[in-house]
Amino acid sequence: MTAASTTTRDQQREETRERIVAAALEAFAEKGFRGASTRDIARRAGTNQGLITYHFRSKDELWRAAIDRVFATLGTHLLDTATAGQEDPREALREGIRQYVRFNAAHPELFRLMVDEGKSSDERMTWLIDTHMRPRFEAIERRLEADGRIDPALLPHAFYAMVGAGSLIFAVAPECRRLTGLDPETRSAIETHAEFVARLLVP
Amino acid sequence: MTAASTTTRDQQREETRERIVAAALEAFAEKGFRGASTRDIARRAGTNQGLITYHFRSKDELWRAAIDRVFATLGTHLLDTATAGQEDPREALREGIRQYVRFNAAHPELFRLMVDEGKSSDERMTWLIDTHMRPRFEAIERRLEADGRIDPALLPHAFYAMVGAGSLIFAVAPECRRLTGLDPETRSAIETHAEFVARLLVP
DNA sequence: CGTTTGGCTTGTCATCTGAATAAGTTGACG
DNA sequence: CGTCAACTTATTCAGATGACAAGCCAAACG
Repeated sequence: MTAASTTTRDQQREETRERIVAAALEAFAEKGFRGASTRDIARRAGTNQGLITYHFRSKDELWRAAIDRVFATLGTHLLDTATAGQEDPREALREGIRQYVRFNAAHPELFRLMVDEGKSSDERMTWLIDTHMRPRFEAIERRLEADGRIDPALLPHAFYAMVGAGSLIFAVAPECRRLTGLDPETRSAIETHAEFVARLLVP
Repeated sequence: MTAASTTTRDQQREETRERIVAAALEAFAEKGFRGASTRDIARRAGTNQGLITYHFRSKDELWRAAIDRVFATLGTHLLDTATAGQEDPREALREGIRQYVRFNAAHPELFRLMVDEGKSSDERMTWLIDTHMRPRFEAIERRLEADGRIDPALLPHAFYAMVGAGSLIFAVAPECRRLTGLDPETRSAIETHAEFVARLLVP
């Protein structure tokens, strides 16, 4: 069952944890925190439920690890592409939005988790905001205020408009397919949507 | 426990059903279909769980009744205000969007249910689309195609952008409050958001 | 005015579910 | 080669779940 003999213990450990976290992210996004069970997560990860409590003490801790992971992915995704030194600040802004949209196409989990947690203000929600969202939101705030291109009072509206417009179609992809006939997971659909939202917010 | 003596049986029956459906809508939006329990719904409605199986045969049927209700509300809400004969077609479109945003502020449940169901393509999802969403989507389609103001290929993108941009902030109101300090349930915030989204989509 | 009817309540089932432990197994590492 | 960490299997125990059955009580009706 274990990997090849060339695998060290530490490698194996990290590999397994990673596999579990990935499965957890999937399950949490699909069924919400309460709806997802550690048994199901273990099944998806190809192991057993006992191993989860071994690596992560509790379901809560596993959840936090999953969130950490998706935000780390978001961070690297945006960083990898933000360095394209664009002279036109508006076009740079657009490209940032396009990248954000592309990320949502590849990882619709983030949006689902946000909606799932955002409606009730329990401990998980406050942790999620204080740890991951506020830093990100304030970075956007600073960037836009420096340009002086937007009324600060409108910022929350712009932020949630962007997130909603840029994510929903991928989060409800099965619905979109059945309703409109368009498969939003297609490369061309992703690009069209990215361009659409970018032009919407930065005309 | 029962109402005043002036209440007829039929009145009482409808009143109770209505109360249960309202509670169900709330619970389903908050916890999703699986996460919401008929017991919890009964508690919210101020009755007992047995009554739910009496009025509605099953949890599924109750869910359908709840969806019917929220779409009926949406219908009357949009109808009540659509009759304002606007000469400028662009402004008429904007006003329609504003009304849609206002509806979402008053009834964030619709969006939450959509996200909850849209991610998995089970029987409930197909029913929801075929019964309620497609007619609405096609109505928008016809209206916009008549104007010739949008590339039909962009319609799905515009639709999901509008729904996402116009609903998310209200669906995750607690999160928005904590993250940005703005309470999206304020009358002024609702109006600001409505205007913002309307201008976004119809510049 | 009494009987019936139907909305409503209470109580119980049978099942399933969950997270968490505890005791065993295996293989890497010193 | 033995020890210890990674992993598995088995079990516990609490709580919730949807559905149902039997009975209650007031409105409806002749």
